[in-house]
Amino acid sequence: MFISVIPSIKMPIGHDFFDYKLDEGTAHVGDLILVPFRNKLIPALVAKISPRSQFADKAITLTNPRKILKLPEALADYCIACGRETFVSPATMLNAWLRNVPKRLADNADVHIIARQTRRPSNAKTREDRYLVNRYSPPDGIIGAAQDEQANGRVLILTPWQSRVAYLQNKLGCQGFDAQTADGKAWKIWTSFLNNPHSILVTTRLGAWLAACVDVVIIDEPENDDYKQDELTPRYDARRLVELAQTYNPSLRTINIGTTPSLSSLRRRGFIPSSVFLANAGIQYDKSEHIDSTGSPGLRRTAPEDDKKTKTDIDAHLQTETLSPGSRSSIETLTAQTFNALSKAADDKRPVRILHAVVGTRGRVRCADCGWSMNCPACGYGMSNLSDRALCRRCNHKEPLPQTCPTCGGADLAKSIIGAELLQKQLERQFSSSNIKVLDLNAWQSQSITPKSLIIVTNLNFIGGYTEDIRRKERLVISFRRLASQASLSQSDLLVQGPEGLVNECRTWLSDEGLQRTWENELKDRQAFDYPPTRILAKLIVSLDLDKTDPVTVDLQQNLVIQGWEIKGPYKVENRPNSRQQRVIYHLLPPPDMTRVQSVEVLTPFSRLGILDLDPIAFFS
DNA sequence: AGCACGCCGACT
DNA sequence: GTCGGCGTGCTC
Repeated sequence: MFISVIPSIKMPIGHDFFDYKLDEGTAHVGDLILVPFRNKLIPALVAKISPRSQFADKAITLTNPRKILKLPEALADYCIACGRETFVSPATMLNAWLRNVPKRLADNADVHIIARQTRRPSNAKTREDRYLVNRYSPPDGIIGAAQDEQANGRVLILTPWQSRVAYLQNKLGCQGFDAQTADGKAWKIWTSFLNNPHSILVTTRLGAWLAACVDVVIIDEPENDDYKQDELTPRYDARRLVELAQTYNPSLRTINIGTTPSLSSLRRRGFIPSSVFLANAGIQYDKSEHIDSTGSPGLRRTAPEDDKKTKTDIDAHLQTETLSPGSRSSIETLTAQTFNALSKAADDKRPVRILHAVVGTRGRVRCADCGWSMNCPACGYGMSNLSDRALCRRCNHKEPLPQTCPTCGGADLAKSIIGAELLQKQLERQFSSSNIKVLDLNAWQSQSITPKSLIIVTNLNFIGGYTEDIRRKERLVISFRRLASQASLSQSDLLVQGPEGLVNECRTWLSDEGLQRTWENELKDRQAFDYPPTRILAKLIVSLDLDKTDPVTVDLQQNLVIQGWEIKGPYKVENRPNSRQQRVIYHLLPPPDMTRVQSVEVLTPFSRLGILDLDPIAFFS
């Protein structure tokens, strides 16, 4: 008897299984066991059992292998599928999931997790989108949903932020883990979660694979870039892992809870561009819903009556202020009108929360006399001025703040937009006894808003985060709707400053019709540039100096273009640290009618050229 | 002979 | 991806 296992170890693509001969003891598909590998004993997932092996001559004989866990049988296939889509070996995928399995496992020997039968009630929907902005919206809608669903089995909550993990854990009194949790502790948390048939677990994207082992997944704020692992291999998107899990765990139920529906989900929700628009744009929504040729049942259109219930109007008390040179007040960045509103709120003893997306004391370190500004010695990006040091927001490099300008000797290096920290100090001076807090984008994430506050946004232009790429508008709309929903739920007033065009437009983003129009325009733009979600776009990242010979472009031209693919690039990645090698980006577009699965198949051989990414969020970096 | 270094292939 | 084997070449 031979067993084929996926070892939990980083392994280049192309090596799928390792075979062992089992002469004594038992093993089942889905078991996590210890196998000898090189000179070590490492965890491995049993993927196949067969009487013969093509590696029979090399196979090591196992007697009573140590069994660590009994996981669902489909987990091995799921692991292989996830590896295939992210262009890594199953072994690397498994290693990314399990991280460091504790060396000393509990003395009470094997933990047993039984692959379960379907528990989902036959009438329950496989997939549910809750983009309503009242009791269903996050974070409170998640708490209610999780408590309701617990009766149906194991509930996994995925959230993009660590601060939200802590919040939900606390509110629900359940376990949670994220990247900060020590490996051994995380192991204990998820194994004990899986051992309890009616339990709740909160985690970030790194726990998304557990979707293959649970009954219900609740996705918090599905429209958020933070679900995407974009820095290291494997490059995965937590939402895609859940989608894939549905194919291997058919009883899985997925609930999306957010404030803004995704661009690509318009049709599924009955929130659709007109047929005329569809014809003009040539967007095939029916097709794009069946992303996987295996036909995941969770992606079918929901019943029409559900569409009707979905309303996306946000009923916020919104006031806007155009930023113009003539409307300044004594507080930097606030217009006279805003200042008045703030003073009145302070008089009324209302809490004031100001979202100001500039970190530190000043946006940049910039000389008032000669205009010199400090750039990061590592990557060339402009450095933020924190009170005690300069920080590069791109590569995180830190430098001491210079006392004087290195070019002209000037002493005033503060000629730049005020930061949240300094703005807070200025306001404390004027409104000493008031409850006023200035928060940057990061701090905003972990704040809850006191009811009946005044929320001020200093510049709407900046709340979508720093990006120049095609998703800029989408991110801005999503952030704004999230903010407005927060204001609405807390019955707070929302005062938004910004450039004239933007503040006039933003009100329309809050209504069903306005959002639909905005998303239609957004889709038209994407269509014009062949960007997702109107086309599949794979990103290829290569270490390559364009000044030297470029074998990659030649390779792609000869072997991919010939198959009907379109190649864009190479685009040079700007602002890389000097110490790092140069990188270039290619955009690889399959023929329009090619499915995701077919694209993966064609692309796999090209993974030798660099890092392939099927769901890019940043397109040029 | 002993040791550092780098390349290359195997890992079951 | 990583480790170890082995060849090379330098030093004691």
